[in-house]
Amino acid sequence: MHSDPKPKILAIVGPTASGKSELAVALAKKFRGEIISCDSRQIYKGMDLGTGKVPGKWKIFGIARHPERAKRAEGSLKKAFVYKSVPHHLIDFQNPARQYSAARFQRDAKRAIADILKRGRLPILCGGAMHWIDAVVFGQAIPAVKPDFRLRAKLEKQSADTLYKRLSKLDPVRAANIDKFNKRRLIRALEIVIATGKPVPIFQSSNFQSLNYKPLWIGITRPQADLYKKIDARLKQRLKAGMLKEVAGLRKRGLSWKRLENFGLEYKFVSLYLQKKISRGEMVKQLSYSIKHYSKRQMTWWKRNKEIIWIKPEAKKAIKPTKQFLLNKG
RNA sequence: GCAGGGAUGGUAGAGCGGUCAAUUACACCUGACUGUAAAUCAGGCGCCUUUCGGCUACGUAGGUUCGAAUCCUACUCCCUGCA
Repeated sequence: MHSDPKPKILAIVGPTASGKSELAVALAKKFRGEIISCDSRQIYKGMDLGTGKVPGKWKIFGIARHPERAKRAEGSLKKAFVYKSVPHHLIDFQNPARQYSAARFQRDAKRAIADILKRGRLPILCGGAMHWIDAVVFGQAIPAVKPDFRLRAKLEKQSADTLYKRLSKLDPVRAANIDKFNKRRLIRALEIVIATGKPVPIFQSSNFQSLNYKPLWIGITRPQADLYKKIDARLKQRLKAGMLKEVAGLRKRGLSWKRLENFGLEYKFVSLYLQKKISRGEMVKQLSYSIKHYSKRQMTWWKRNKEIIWIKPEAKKAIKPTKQFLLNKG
């Protein structure tokens, strides 16, 4: 049977502070698109400054402006986070106290894409969460085993070596490929094996083929020295804009220091400072380092993806390839 | 000026006669990534060499010793106490 051509989507990637959000908005306006934020921290309500969240507002938009029809229109969003009159999905919707995951994002994003397509608009994925974007675009199956926090706590107490030996016995195939020093991975692998009684399912190693979509990958590059300068400037500006207050506020609303520290970057080091575990100078220094490290990890990840068209930050550089991509039959 | 203490690789900081090209941390470089992903984790990191190995190094200059980052002398600079 002949299947419909895969729907086209845009995926905009690039290291932190490279200017993804602005590019996405520009392209959305030009090509009637809607943005799906792929950012593992911008999903949370109340985490704004530290995540560089666009200053949007929740609004009724599109078809939903007519409440009667909106109710009837199956699957259509009633409202979205709107910035510069472009709807942004999967942003600012989750309680930061609650656990979210790549798997949930994969589901939510697929739904959002379907919804956008239904309205005849172009889905534009945009964000820095490498693993999350890939999970959506490539559609690889994430083993459907929910986290078992009690088991994890128990395994956490064991050494990586012990965990690795156990995994080798239960699932030699997975053990052969896993990073044997990485407890987090070892624990998850064991979690899957213990829950299902079967080895961790193998997926075909990343061949960068999308299962469900036809993506155009656009990556933003800029010289590392420029990027680093921008990172430091942005950090300074965030601190000035009230970063400490934001974190203190989250703490006051009941988030544990541990949770905050686990968010990383701004949330981690500001938390350490607020607890007086490090000095202010130390905080700024550590932050500068770790944001840069993060940007490098992102680049390492995307280097593997040869589909990405790398462009300079100016939006107009992205217009031509996008136009071509959309015109192409296929 | 006198009395002490110190000078080690990009930085902090161990080592105090051989097993030291030098513990460790940070920075830096490269990489991994199967429901925590801004998380988690690995390798490299004086110079030359694919390996074996060689060369130059622990403030400077000498010395002691089979052998010195480690001991001695002088010098230079730095810190502390007394003046």
